[in-house]
Amino acid sequence: MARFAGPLFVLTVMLMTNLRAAPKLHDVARAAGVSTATVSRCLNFPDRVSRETRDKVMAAVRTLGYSPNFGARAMAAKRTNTIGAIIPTMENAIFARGLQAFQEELRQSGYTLLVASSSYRLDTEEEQIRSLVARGAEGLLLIGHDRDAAIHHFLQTQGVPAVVAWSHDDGSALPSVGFDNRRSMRALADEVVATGHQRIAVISAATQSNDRARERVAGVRNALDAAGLDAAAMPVVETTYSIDSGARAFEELMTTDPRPTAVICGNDVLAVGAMKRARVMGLDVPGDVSITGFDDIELANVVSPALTTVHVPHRDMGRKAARMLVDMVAGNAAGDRTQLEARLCRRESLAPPAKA
Amino acid sequence: MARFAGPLFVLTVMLMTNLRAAPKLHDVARAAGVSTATVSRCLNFPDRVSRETRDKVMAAVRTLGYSPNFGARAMAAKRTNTIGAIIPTMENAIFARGLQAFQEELRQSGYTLLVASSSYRLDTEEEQIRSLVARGAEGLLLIGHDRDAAIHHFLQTQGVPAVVAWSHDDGSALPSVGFDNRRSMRALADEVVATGHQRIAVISAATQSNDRARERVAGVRNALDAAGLDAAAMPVVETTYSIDSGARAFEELMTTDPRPTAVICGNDVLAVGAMKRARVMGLDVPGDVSITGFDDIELANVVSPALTTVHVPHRDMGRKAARMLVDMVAGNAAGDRTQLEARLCRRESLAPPAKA
DNA sequence: GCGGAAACTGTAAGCGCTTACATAGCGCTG
DNA sequence: CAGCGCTATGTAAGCGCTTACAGTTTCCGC
Repeated sequence: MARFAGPLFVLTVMLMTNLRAAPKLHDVARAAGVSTATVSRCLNFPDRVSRETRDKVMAAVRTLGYSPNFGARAMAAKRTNTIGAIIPTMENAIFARGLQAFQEELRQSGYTLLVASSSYRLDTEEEQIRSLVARGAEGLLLIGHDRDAAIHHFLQTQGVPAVVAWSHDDGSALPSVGFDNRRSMRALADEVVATGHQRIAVISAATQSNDRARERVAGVRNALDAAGLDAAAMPVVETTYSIDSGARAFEELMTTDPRPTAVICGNDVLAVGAMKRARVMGLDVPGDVSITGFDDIELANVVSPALTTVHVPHRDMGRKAARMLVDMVAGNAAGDRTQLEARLCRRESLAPPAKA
Repeated sequence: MARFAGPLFVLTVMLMTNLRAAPKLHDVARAAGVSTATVSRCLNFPDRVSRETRDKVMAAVRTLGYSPNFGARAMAAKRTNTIGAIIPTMENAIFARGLQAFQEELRQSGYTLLVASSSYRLDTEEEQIRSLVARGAEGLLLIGHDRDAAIHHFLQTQGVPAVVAWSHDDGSALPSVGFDNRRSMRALADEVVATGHQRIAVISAATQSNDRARERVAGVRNALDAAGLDAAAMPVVETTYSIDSGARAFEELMTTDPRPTAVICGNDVLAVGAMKRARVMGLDVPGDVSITGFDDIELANVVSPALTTVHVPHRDMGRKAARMLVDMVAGNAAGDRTQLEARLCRRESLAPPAKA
């Protein structure tokens, strides 16, 4: 038997090869009777190849089921046409609309989007930044300004430009496309005050390492200050990002005495949670208590009563961020700080307080 | 001047290099005074290297801000530890929870998840499949069974296993972790009928290339048949996946005469749209008309009245799919067809019809 | 019919990593 | 103290692509 070992082994290997190995550029080239360079050109610059060869090659590609290897391609071409984005969460639709617009705009410019989420954690965000860069992201979309300075250094040595969205801060290290969270919330709070409320409470997302949440709370405080109310005494509950959390926080606030006549929530998700719990507690909104949100996601218009909130120009923000990032990647721009306007959306959930 | 051109040029290049070029493994090796092999081992198998060298290398990695190139790594190691998933949409949170569980489970096994969305389009899905495979996905999570057979061939030649979720079909080409959409909807419809409804209408997502939507409609028909009602005469409106679409479809259905006493929606998003429009039209739910959904996403419990729907075990599905896929990628399993149970969630939006 | 540009195609050198294999240095055993 | 088996490192061969450059045809105009 020994003398057959060689040939048999070869046969086995071939069989396995046939079954498993994915076709390479080389295989296509052989099948089409051309060089790998020609196949590559066929795929990347079809018009630099004669019609005849192109047809042969494309046919081979199809019959073999060839699919180019992104890693190898990126390595050889030193280009990936990929942009990365890291958002805090995919659960609530807050970022979905903006990201959708971002992606559409990128696609127009020939870029593919890679998305990752950080679960609102700075360390996870850093991990994801590294991962996206390793995977070839040529530019990055980040949310908010709070992050370790070392990251800027990293991005710089890697030569990867980044832009921040959903926040605006003139002194930020990175270029941004956002709106003034504090001023926008201030406008809402002004309105609440103007409607007659004096006992105002806030439900906020965690303010640690979240400048948007922080600024929004500050906006409310500014409004109270301006109205001569005691901002320092204003009850603020910080909680995680979910409807249930909003509900719990609301109940906590409403069991204090005297209880607030208006609850300003840091975002629509928390506000909806608050409304849900209000119903359970038998409190009428806005009769017994007014509730407001922020973001103006679809949810805000679905609940009843419809939520008074602040409309964030998600789509516009996404589109503009994409354009800026593409320019930066191309080396055509340094990136600047664009400010958009978020506008008040007065709806049913805000009304004057009951005459006590 | 001419004689300085050479040196000056070199200097310029060096400056640019310092500013732009990201550090490579080679640079780390040089900085640490070891070979690239050692650096690589340090990063991948720290315990195969002496404590002393490891410290030197890690220090160099940190000071240089080194980040390994995923493509090169994948190429050399022939491993990516990456799994891909393609879901129809990221907008509505239907897939979010399941995907979250999927990802958590993958992470446990050392895999990274790459997500793409197809916008409910078969051609886009195919494009995304190719893209994820090119990017190194070693396994794929797909939603539903409807797709071109050529894709199975492609996946096979690429040696990439796939599992389908959110659907169950004994005869499917791919292994799956899902539930019986028809049977689950049938149970809901049975309940609607048992509650006394006879004029029933359906709002469905587009059934073309969406087996889940198709099966759900079929489930309603089955229920009507079984109850001796005329399933063929049942009004069915197909529409796109959004709250607004649901609203429009609802209005369309409610302007027919005689109008339905119950509207069964293919998913919660459409149902919420219907409820929203009912309110606008001055119709009481469930007094004037009952409305039901499917999926039991958070939204279902937020609207008022709370939505009667079918609870889909998203998390369980995601987790099981991940485990199956990991086994398949490791070559430990061929993948089978797991069926989970979706269970009826009776809430406020379903009640007996008004006595006509 | 000839020179040369234009139009294709091929050759081969990497891109940044991992890893099989070779090598070196060490402490042991017998 | 020869010789063994360790462990820690280095050497170098690719992984699958792109692209600069060189080579080959073809097609003009004159």
